[in-house]
Parts: sequence; structure tokens; C-alpha cells
Amino acid sequence: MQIVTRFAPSPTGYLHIGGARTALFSWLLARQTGGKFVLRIEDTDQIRSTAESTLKILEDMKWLGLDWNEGPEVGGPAGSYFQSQRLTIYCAYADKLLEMGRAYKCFETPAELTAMRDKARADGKTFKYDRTGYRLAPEQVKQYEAQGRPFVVRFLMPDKDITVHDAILGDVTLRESELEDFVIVKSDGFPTYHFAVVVDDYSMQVTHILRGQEHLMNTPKHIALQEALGFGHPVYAHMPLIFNMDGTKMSKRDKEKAIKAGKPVPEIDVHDFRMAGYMPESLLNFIALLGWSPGGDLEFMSMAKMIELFSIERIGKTNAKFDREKLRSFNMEYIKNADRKRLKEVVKQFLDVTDYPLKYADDVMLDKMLELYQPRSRTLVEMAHNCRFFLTEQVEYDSKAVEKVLKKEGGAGILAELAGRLEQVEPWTVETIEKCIDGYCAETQKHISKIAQPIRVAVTGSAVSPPLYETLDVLGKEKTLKRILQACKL
RNA sequence: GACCCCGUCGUCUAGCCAGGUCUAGGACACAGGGUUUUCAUCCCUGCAACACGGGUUCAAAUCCCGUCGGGGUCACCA
Repeated sequence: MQIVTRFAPSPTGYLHIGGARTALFSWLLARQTGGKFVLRIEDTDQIRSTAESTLKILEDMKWLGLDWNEGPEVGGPAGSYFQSQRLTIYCAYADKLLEMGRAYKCFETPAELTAMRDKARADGKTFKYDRTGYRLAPEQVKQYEAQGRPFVVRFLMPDKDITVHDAILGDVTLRESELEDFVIVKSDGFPTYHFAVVVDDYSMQVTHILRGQEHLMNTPKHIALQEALGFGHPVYAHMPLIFNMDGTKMSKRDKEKAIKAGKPVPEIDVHDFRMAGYMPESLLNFIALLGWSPGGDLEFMSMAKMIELFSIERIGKTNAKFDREKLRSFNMEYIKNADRKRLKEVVKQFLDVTDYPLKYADDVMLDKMLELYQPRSRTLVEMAHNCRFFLTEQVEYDSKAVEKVLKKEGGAGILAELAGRLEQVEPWTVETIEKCIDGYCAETQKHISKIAQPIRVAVTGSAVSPPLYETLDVLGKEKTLKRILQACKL
């Protein structure tokens, strides 16, 4: 039997990093077995869903390289992959349940329900819907409907315990007393998540459902629905959750908080990581290791390797904390080891959506930058930021570096002398530059470090840069001399 | 609060299911050292964990129970 997995985000914002992991695992499972990966947009919340979010999510999925066999843009046999466009399907099933007596209409208002919940809480009890709607006489229901009173449809839960056979957690049994008749159709006529998800997973022939553990307690509802509708059950696999280092949830609000506090803004959504200069393959590799491991000491894996090694059995049960330090380290490793062609592609993609001076560099210059910065960048942001002195006319001088290196060690005298020497260098290559400066060191009995640093600061504005001779070579003779002379005046 | 899930270095984890080969391995971070014109890379060394208490057993990180701790869920949100 063909394995069909799915990822079903609700379009209420960017693709969350946790969602990305869910999508990745589902995708891996499908790809490994030659099955199908379905993307479905769960936009039954009319208030919060936006078309813009859908576009963003699709874009992030593409950036990650998680392609789908059925879903938005590609279509598929199930019809629309937007739940908001599948209303007639849900209605048909809701009617069927109503006819079977497995569902019933309720006329309580949200306010009334809230009041009942509050009262139960005040009494120290757990609220459970009392099936008032179920006991309504048919005439009464008709009368309410004639009055135009809004209603919801609730599913009549069977009076029995329900066991979830989870592929990760094992059997989890929920007592009948813990289960209540939940809403399947809202008063606006839209299905609730629980109802739509069951109907869609059935019609899209989904065989394996991977999702976060926060859904575990929902699963008995879905199982009961499947039984009532005669659907059969997919395999469920509830994955451990991902948190911040301090144990709190990774939420969009973390970003707002950081901005208010004037702190660095943490990456939360896939889009954030993209803008922060991570490569999709390193992000994917990193999040794959949150809650899953191929076993042994293996950490760095290509997508092909991950597809080969992935298995639900090896997904762990314990929640993980998202360590951005380790991600950075992963990313550096990926940048360092990427072949130049791929790196260039990623860098160009990155520059397309950001605004660094490097964006305006020509291809030859970009190659030179990559040569210099590939081994020393943890992120693309770092790379673009650190190489900007090559691309801008004005050097931004780091005051500390000027103070410490230029004023103390070098002095305008040495720099002026050096400028004179360098002016004679012809042609301008790493070798000739080296020869010139080495010669100066030998003649003046000065250690190279006493010479290199002042030049570096003069030319780059910073005490830190790629190797000096390469830097000067790439910068060019004209700019080098100009900057050295300019620095003499500081 | 009720119900459910989980508990190996600071963090991600291997080992657990099929108990001995575990004085618990790897990675990130951290500390020290080496290479180096700065930075980074690279190399070496170090620090650091089986939550606790009972049991079963010749033997427990591995099996069982309890305690404690962490998390999730309790919507006409998904």
C-alpha cells in the first residue's frame, strides 16, 4: 500500500519552525517510500486565515525544498486543497451523521457556554457539555430553526473508552468520562478543525499522520469520528515539542517582546531563519535532529541520506530545546563545505530578499567575496555584513581598532612610507604585495604583525579581516593606496 | 485542578525495546593549549549527565512501582 502523508498548516502567519519539522518528517516518510506528500491549507477559521499567509507558507515550503504531490498550485484528485472550498463535502458528511443520529444541533450561544464553563470551574468541576441539544424534542429544534436561531452541530461521542495506537507513544487510552460531545460544524456553517481534518484525511487517502504532541488529546475525537463514518484509521505519530532554551514556547510574541526590550530578535518562523542567513539544508538537517536521530554519532546528513535513514520508530518522546548556537555551528559547517555553485545560488537567493551592498556586486566580485568569506561565515548575514567594506566607497572605521592599532602601533609615518612602497608594486597580485611588505619588514626590522594590523585597519576599518594580502589584492591598488593615505589623517 | 505524555552532560542526543562489552559515546557551548600577520578554520586537552527512592536480578542507564520535576490538553482556534 502506498504511503500518503500530509502537512496541513493553517494560514495565519508565516511557517513556524515547529511546523517545518512536522512537514519535513512527513515529507521524508513519503519520499522514502515513494509515496505521496499532500499539502492542505486549513483555513476554516474565517477570521484569522489570510490568503497572504498561504502565499508565505508556500514560499517557505519551496525555499526549504519540501515539494508536494498534491495541494495548492499542483491540484490533485481530492479537488480543492483549501478547506474553505470544500464546504459541500463537509456538509454532506455532517448531514449523514445527523441522519444517523450520531450528531445533533445545539442552540447555546458562546456566551452561555462560557458562563457554564466558568461556573463549573468555580465549583471546582471539569466542564463537560451536558447534551442539552441531544435531548431537545424534534419540534423544539424545528421551532428554533424557524426562529433563525444560530446553532452548532455536535458529534455524539460513543460511551466508551478510546485508545490511540500511537506509533511513537504506544497505546494511550482516554476514559469515556474525559471525552465530550464536541462541535463539528460552527454556527457560520464552517466545519471545525476536528471534523474537517478527519474528512479530508479520508478523502485524500492519508495513511500516516505526523503532528505535534499538542494534538494527542484530540485524537480520540478523530478516531470516534472515523468509526462513526466508517473511515478506518490512519497511523498516528505524535512528535515531541520544540521550545526555547528557557523552556517557553517559541512564539511570534517572542519577537515583539525582543523588539520592545531592544534585544536581538529571535528567529521563530522559517522566514526569520531565511532572512538571518541560514541555508535551507542546514536548517533542515538541524531541525531533523530535534526529536529524531539516525542512531550512533551521525549528525551531518544530506537530504538523500535523511530520506534513506528516516524512520518513525527512531523519533523520540522527549521535548527539545532549540539551541541557536548549535544551529549557527551547523550552518557554518554547511557554508564551509558547500560546493561553490550551490553556495553562490543560495547567496544570490538571499541577496534577492535582503539589501546589502553585496547585492550590487558583479559576478566576478561575488566570486572573490565567496573565496574570502566561505571559510569564515556562520551565516549569510555575517558574510554580507563583513565584506561590505569592499563594496562601499567610504570605510567605516571602528574607533576601538583605530585607537588601539593605528594610533599606537602604526602611526601615520609607517603608513605613508608603506603607501609609497606599495605604489611601486606592479603588477598588483598577492605575491607582489607580499614581497613588498615582507621587504619592508626586513629592512625596518619590524615584525609583520606590527605592519599588517595598521594596514588592515586603514584599509578595512576593522582589526579583523580575511588574510591581508588577499584582501589588498581584491580591493585593488587604487583603493588600497587611497585608503592608506586617508587613514594617515586619522 | 482534572486527564495525558515525558525525565541520560548547560543544550541536541547515542545507549534502553532483546539487562552484563557503559569507569555512559558523539556534537554544540564553555575552559586551556598548539598552528597563524588579525579573525575564522584546523589540531590537542579538559569540564560536564543516567532526577530521586524502593524493588526484581548474580548483574539495572536499561525491567517494575512510587515520589519529585518538566510539558501538553481541557474553544463555535487549528
